[in-house]
Amino acid sequence: MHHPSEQNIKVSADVAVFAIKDGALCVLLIQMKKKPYEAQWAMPGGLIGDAETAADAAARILKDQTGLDGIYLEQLQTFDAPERDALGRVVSVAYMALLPRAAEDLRTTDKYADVRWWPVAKLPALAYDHAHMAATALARLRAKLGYTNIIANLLPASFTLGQLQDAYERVLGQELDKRNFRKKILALGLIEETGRTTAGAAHRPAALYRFRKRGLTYIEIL
Amino acid sequence: MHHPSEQNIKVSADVAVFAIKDGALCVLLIQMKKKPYEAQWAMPGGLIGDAETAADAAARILKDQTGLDGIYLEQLQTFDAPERDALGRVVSVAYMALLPRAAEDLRTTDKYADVRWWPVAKLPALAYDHAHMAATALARLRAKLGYTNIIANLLPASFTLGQLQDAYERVLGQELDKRNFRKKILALGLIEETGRTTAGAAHRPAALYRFRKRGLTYIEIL
DNA sequence: ACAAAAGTGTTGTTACTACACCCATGG
DNA sequence: CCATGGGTGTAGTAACAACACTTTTGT
Repeated sequence: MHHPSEQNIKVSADVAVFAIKDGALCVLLIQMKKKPYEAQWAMPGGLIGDAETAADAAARILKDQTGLDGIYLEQLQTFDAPERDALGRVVSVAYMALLPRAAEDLRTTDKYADVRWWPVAKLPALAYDHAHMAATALARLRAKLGYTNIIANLLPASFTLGQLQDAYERVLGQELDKRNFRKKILALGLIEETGRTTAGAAHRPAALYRFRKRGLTYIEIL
Repeated sequence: MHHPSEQNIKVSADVAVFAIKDGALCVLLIQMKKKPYEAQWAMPGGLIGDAETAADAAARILKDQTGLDGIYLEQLQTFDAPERDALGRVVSVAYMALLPRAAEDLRTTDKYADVRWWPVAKLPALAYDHAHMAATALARLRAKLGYTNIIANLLPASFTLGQLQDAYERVLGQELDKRNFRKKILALGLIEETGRTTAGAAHRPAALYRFRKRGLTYIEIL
């Protein structure tokens, strides 16, 4: 079936990067310089190399355009509306990336005007079909909280139950009952105590936990 | 980001078509003629046109290669391993299609040797990465049974509860308790009685039901 | 009469929700 | 001593799993 023929379509990868920053779930956006998208915000993205997987391209592009490296990536969906890019037909394989903390040491190249974290509740107008992409990514992330340990990728290696609950609440956008949350999350057996506790804060120290497996694990959660 | 550059990648659409036939969940495969995939089986697929969405391409290709028309399609995932096609770099946007009955009037073009339904439990060796695609499609279909009314697309407009249960069992590959199944499915409110019943079979007539909405509806099911 | 699928309830168990107070620490 | 987040149990309710017999039709 896939035989050579004339086809004039480019393939790109775009990445929706999420992290929790200042008590809000945020997405990382870059501000563009070139026409026709001058001054507009977009998710990091670019063309895939001929010998490179789309996931490798996403990681490379992310490194180039934002300085981020070695983070969790998963394929989201492919966006292929013929008019989605004003400069020509580009089919984009979208990825979702999760970061354990909102990095502050962002840097971009001089091809872009700025890089910044934006709370998902208050996104600016986005270039291309990136508003649609961001909405899809957020919906996927929320859904996956319900049946995987994906939230591990939004947390540091060890964390308190309070931080874990907070991460769930920030992503879901709703508050959870503390006692029920702890019962359920511990009953799942996805996390275990490290044996260590926090110290130095003006309140009772908290037990630190870690995920037994950090890789994506499918379980019935919330 | 998406600026012109030299990129030599083709974009195709491949379709995993499912139907229930002879009491088994089946996939539709075509047998290839040309090298290097001579005599191997594959899912229908082909290059996307420059001004066509991937979904439109999938529908067009399905019509051409199998004669099927007007069926349910949803995007599955994009497969992009650089070596997945021996003839060059092809990124494939995979779709899942569901058919209310296993059509018998299949026809293909003279570019292919044969078209046939294959039970998912006994697939032949597949060309490209289509074995991986088929497994992904099946996993997605099974998962979506659990939170959508997607099974409506595997059934005719009106059906008995027995047929509905049978469809679930064939897709999931496991038997369900009749009384619990009926209780649950009726409690969901996705289906309603048509008022008509079956007749002519050597057993008690069954009430016929229909889906209230045939479009994809998200609900907590099984 | 028999074969074949349709139809129908109850009980025990498990999971979920709602809800309020004391504890340990730093400042 | 006060502010802050950490930590804990129970009771009522709803959902789930297991399970067997009667009904209606065609042959």
